[in-house]
Parts: sequence; C-alpha cells; structure tokens
Amino acid sequence: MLDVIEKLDYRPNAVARGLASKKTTTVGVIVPDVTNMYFSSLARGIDDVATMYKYNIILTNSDADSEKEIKVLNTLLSKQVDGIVFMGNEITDKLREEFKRTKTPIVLAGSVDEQNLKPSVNIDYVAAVQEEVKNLIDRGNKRVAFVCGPLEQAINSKFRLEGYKKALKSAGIPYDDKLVFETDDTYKTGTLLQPALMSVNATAAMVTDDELAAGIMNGMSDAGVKVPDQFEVITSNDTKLTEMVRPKMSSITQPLYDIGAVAMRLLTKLMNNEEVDEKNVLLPYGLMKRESTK
Amino acid sequence: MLDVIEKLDYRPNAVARGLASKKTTTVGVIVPDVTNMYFSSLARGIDDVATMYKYNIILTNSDADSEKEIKVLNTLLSKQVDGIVFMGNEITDKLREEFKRTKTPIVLAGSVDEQNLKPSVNIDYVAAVQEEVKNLIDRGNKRVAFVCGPLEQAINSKFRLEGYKKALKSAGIPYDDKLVFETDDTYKTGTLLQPALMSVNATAAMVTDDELAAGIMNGMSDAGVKVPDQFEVITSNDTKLTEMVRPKMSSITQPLYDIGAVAMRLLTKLMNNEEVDEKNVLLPYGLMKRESTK
DNA sequence: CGGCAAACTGAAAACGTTTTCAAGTAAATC
DNA sequence: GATTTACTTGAAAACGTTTTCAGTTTGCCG
Repeated sequence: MLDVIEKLDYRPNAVARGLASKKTTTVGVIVPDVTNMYFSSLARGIDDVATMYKYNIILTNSDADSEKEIKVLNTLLSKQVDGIVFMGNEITDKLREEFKRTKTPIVLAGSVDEQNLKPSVNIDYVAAVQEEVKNLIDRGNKRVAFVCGPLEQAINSKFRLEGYKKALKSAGIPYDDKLVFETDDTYKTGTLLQPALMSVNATAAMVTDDELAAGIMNGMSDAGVKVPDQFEVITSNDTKLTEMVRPKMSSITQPLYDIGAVAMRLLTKLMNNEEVDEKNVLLPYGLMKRESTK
Repeated sequence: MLDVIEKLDYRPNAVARGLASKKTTTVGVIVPDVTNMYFSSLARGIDDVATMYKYNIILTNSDADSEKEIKVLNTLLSKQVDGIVFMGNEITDKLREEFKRTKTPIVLAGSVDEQNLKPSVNIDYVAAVQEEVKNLIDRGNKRVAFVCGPLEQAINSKFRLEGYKKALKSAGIPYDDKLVFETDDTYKTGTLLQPALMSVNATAAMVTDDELAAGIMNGMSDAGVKVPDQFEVITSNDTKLTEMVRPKMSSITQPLYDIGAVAMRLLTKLMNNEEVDEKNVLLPYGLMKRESTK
C-alpha cells in the first residue's frame, strides 16, 4: 500500500485543502530585518513553536518601513495566512487601521504598541532601563547618555526613554536632552559616536541595540578610551554578540527566543479561538553584568 | 456608505488562485539556522529578490538535520511552493532521492553538492582556502591548523579541506591530520580550542565559520596568546561579525547577500522555464586582510 | 459586400481537497 | 420485534479563483 503511494508519488495538496477548509496552517511573520540578531533570535523561536504546532511561517523583511509593512500585511492576508506575528516598533495609525480591518489574529513580538490594540509579548522595558540606569548612576556616573534607535518608535520614546528619565528623576539629576542620541541602530553609526559622546562629558551610556553598542565600544577603544574604566556601556538585547566582543557587554537580558516562542504559542491559541487570560504578556528580564561596566 | 467601502474591501484569495493556476507565488527556503549570520545574510538576499519578483518565502530551519530537511522539503512540496532554495551542506543520498523525485525547481545557495545534481550558487571554496593558506605559509607559518565544521559536509571535506591540502602540497609541507579540527561551528566550541591548538604547535588557523573563528580568537586572547603576533587566524564568511570583534578578523570575502539574491534569481528563471546558461554559478570571492593576520 | 481570421465574451469546467447531507445500516431501548 | 438512536457511507456541494471553449462580434482584405 505504501509502495503504491510511493509509486504514484502522491502528496496531499495543501492548497486545495486550504481552499476547502479555510485554513492554510501557515502564519505570516513580519520582521524589520532577519539579519539583525535580535530579530533572527525571535524568528527562530517563532519558527520552532510554529513547526511544533504544524504551522509554517512566511517570513518577510519590512526594513521597518511603514509602507512596506502595510503592503506585506495585505499580501499575507490575501495568501490567507491563519495568523500573523508582527515585529516592528513604529505602529502608525494607518497600520493600526489595517490591523483593525482584518479578523485574522495578530500578535506583536518584542514590539510595543502604546495603544495595546493587539496582543503582544515583551519585557518591561521601562523598568529594565530604569534599573540599569540607576545602577550606572549609583556607581557615580553623573552624566549617562541614552543612545537609542529612532524615537518615532514607541519602544524607544515611550518606554526606554521613560525608564531613563525615571532613573534620573529619582536620583535628582536633571534631564538633559543633549545626552540623548537618536540613531539608526547600526554598528557603523555606533563607531562614529565617540566624539559626540565625549563632547557632552558622558561617562556612560545606556544603549538600546547590541550592534549599536558594539560599535560604540569599539569606537571608544579605537579612540583610546578605556571601557569600562573611562566609559561604561550597557546594552539592551543580550544577543550572542554581547559575549563575542571585548570587553564583553553588560546587558539587560531578555529571553529572545522565548519572546518569539511565547508569541507564537499565543497566536496558536488565538487561531484556535481559545481563551487567553493575558493579552499583553511581559516576560521576566534580567541584568547581566559582564565587562563593559564597573 | 461605509458598508459599500467595506464591500469594496475585497482581497483576492491567493489560495483559490493557487489551486486554479497551479502557481502559489511562494517559494520554500530551507536553512540550517537563521540565527547564524551567514545564513541570515543569504536569506535576506533571497527574500529581497523574491519580493522583487512577487514571491513570498516560507522559511524553515532544519538545524542541518537530514531528517528534518527531508520532512520539511516534503511539507513545502505539499504546500505547492513554486520552487525551493536549499541551504545545508550535507546532501545525503536520501535527500538526493527526494530532490530527484520532484519536478519543482530547487537551487542550492552557499551549499555544494559534490554530484552537482541541482543548480547552485557558490564561490570557489577550494581556490579561496588554498590562496589564504598559501599566504599563511608564505608568511612563515609552518604549522597552520584547519578548523572546520562537520566533515560530513562536502563543503568542508571535499572543498575547503582540499584547498588546504593543495596549499600544503605546493609548499612542500606534509599533511598532518593532527592539525585539522572538526567542530560544530559554534562560538562556544571556538573558545575552548586554544589548548588543543597550542598542543600541536599551530601558529595559525584557517577557520570555516566566523562565529567559530571569533571564539577561537577570544579563547586565544583570554589565554594570553596575542593575535596576530603569536597566532594568526583567517575566517571564511565575511559576515559583519568580522568587523565587530577585536582584532578584526581577516577573511575570505564572499558576497553573501548576492549569493542569496543570485540563487533566487536563478530560481525565478527555472520556475519560468527559461533557459539558464550556467547551472552552477561561482561568484567571485576576495581576500580581506584585517587585523587577525600579519 | 462576402468571407475569413482575429478578437472578444460569457458560461462552464477544472483545480483537489473538506464539508455537508441524505440515505442506509447497525445498535440499543422498551 | 418495533421504534428510535447512533453510527457509517457515499455522493454532492462548496471553496474562489483560472482556464477553457464555444459562440459571437469585430476587423480586415479582396
């Protein structure tokens, strides 16, 4: 019998099944750039639990471009994906409209929407940053810089920067916007930041992306500034890059793989019309001291 | 009025179209691990030209596990993908059988099959390694180690190791298998290799993976061995990691993004039944001297 | 103006499954 | 043993498009 099947080389046609059953067992994944370790880690977590639940993922890079995001969202929906996990931190009104327009379940992974329109999986970014910046201040840093990605992204402006401000406030240090550096989250930009950082007399930096932080550290080293003795840096994503550079980078730790995995698990429940108790889950974060801080 | 707009809010059903037209405008991508920068770079190239040609990609991680590869290949085929780009370097006979069984176009990206069964896009690994090892030898290294991933993978055993042997041969140096280290291509393994490397009196290493190489370099530094003065290392993939570690790693340069892009472009031709002149394309490689070599 | 090919049109078939539904059969209840 | 209930079976409908094909119109040429 199996021989016959082998001979006939029969494969069930999932497309026909999809048409008939209105389920494709495929989910869409929208990600700014797989090439960034932060996102590839999430993506890996997503794919693993997706296959665990017999789903496949259609992976698309959006370059965090709002237009591309909308476009790709619609092609995914027209491909009848059963659900979507979205990564990207600038949820524009237009995008939110698109989100509302469909009844296909969508969950955000490692991405915040200030309006909490959709279920999401994150860590408590403000608490984490606040805690790290407090530590920096307690260690004697009077002027700690905040180096982040685009402030249009709520995760930076509404969360991380808030944590930074809170830490400042409870330490009685006035907020100085000369100390916040808005960047594009790339390694190269980081390497160029040393002069600017020095010119404002910063002695430490809270950085929101590992590649960016690596750039800053190397820029410092190349300019003869010793990390952490003369300049401390803390990064945010705890990708494996933190262990690869020297000195190793202290970081907020996030369960990257798990964020993806939990997001996907959450999505399976939604696709299955199961009840979910907590729509916006916060996973525990930690603080990992390595060599870039005193 | 809103009803009308809502009514007009029509999305063509790609699944129905797929059934009727026998084209899904979706291609499968099988990759060992997106989390590895080498593969995520290829994947990015693939996705970009895929969207350029109106395709989407179903991305699956195989962990380079032969069984998973076969399994996932079949689910992709049952999902009626129009084509597949495969990454992974151990093409087993069983996998080859599966490849033969289907008439869906398949191309290999950054992955060699010694039998050249399927179209592929690569660089000339043997020439590249040979050249770099020759340079190492010319610079006075009598004992250069070859540190690679699993030798079951043809890319390592049949290509890179061959290049290594050739370089040795033309320099009149006898091949010593104590100098070849078969590993699992991970950073962590690299960090542990220093004692073994020292014990065989190696003064340089040709490494086949960037993360692995970074591990080796850091292991050396941590043990007080100066790179490149006391130990030179050359790596193979030229991911952005090479620029991030200190010292920066000298590397064979490969157009990673382009390998993916060209592979996908090739696939579009095959899916379109166009003639392709060269089934096994070799893209140009280069040698980038950075700081991990003298 | 006749004849023929080309272009257009609309309805029906096809795509390969799942879902539905009706009819039939077996089991269970009294 | 009759009546209901539950289960089984097989055929038909449905899924939402593209493809096909016959029929009709248009266009062109002699």
